[in-house]
Amino acid sequence: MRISSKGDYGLRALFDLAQRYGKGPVQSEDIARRQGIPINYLNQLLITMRRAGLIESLRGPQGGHMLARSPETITLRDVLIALEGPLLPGDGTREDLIPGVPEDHDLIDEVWSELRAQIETLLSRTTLDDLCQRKRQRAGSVMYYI
Amino acid sequence: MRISSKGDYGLRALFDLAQRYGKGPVQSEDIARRQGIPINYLNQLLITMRRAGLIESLRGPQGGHMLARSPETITLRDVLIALEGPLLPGDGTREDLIPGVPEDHDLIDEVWSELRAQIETLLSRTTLDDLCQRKRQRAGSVMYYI
DNA sequence: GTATTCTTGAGCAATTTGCTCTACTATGGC
DNA sequence: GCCATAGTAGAGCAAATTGCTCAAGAATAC
Repeated sequence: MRISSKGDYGLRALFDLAQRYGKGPVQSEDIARRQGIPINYLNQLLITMRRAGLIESLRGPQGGHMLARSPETITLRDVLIALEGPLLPGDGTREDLIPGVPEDHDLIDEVWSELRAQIETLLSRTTLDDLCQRKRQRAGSVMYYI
Repeated sequence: MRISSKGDYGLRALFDLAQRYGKGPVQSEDIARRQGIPINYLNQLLITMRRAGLIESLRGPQGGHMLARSPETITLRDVLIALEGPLLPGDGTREDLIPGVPEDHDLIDEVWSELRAQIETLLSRTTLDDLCQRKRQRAGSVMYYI
C-alpha cells in the first residue's frame, strides 16, 4: 500500500490550482515550476485528472487548467482514486485469486472491504480548501511574530 | 495506494497460523492449500515475515511455521508494513523530489505524514485475534440456526 | 494565420509483481 | 549415519507499472 508520485504530484498540482481558484486558468508550465513537477509528466497527470472530472482545461493562449469544482468539494479521496486507482484488495483488483477455505476467504475479503471504507472516510475528511486554509493560517501566524 | 497480493496472501497465511496458535508448527504446504496461495510464492512471503519477526520456522520433519507472538499482538499494520513496505509518501520513498515553492512543498509533506499516522492507527486497531474471534462468532451464530 | 497552450499516443529504461525452479541446509527418526 | 521431510536462498522470468521524454496534432485568442 503505497502512494506513488502520481498521487503526490497530483495533489500538489491541485493544491496549486486551489490557491488560484476563481482567478482563471493556470498554465501547466507554471504549476510545474512552482510545484517542482516534470512538465511532461504533469501534463499526463492533468489529463487523467480532467478525465476524472476534477479539473477543466482550456487550450490556446491564456488557456490552462482550473478546478472543475470548488476546493471544498474536492477531497484527498477524489485525488487518490483518480490517480492511483483502487486502494485495497476487494475493489476488483484481485478477483483472480484462487479461493481457499471459503469461511476464511470471505472473512479476509470483508476485512479489506471494511478497511477500504474506513480509509476512504479518512481521506474524505480533508479537502483542498482545508489545505488552503492551513496555508493561510500559517502565513497569518508568521505575520504576528514579525 | 494499493495493497498487492503480498499483503493479501500474507494476511491470509497469518490468519491461518493464528487459528492454530499454540498447537505446534504448521507446514507451508497446508497453509497454501487451505488459503489458496501458490506454494512457491507463499514460501517467499513466509521468509519475509520471519525476517520481520512475525513468525518462527522450524525445519525438518514435523517442522513448519508458527506465530512468533500471540495473535492479539499482531496487527494489520505489522503485516502490511512487513510485506508491502512504506505506506505513503514521506517515509523515505520520495525523498528525491525536486522541491517547488517551499511553503507548499512542506505543507503537502505534512499532509502525507499525518495521513500515514492516521492510517497506521486504523490498521493497528485490528489484530489477528480479532479475526479469529470474528470467525468463532460467525460459526457460533450458524450453530444456532441449525 | 500564427503563436500559444493543451491533447494524444508512442516509446523507453527501471522497478515491481507474481510467480517457478533448482539447489541447499537443517532436523527428526530409524 | 542415513534418509525423508521441511524450510531457506537465490536465480530467473514474463507481465505490469512507474516515471518519465518526445513528437505530432488540435483548439483558440489575437
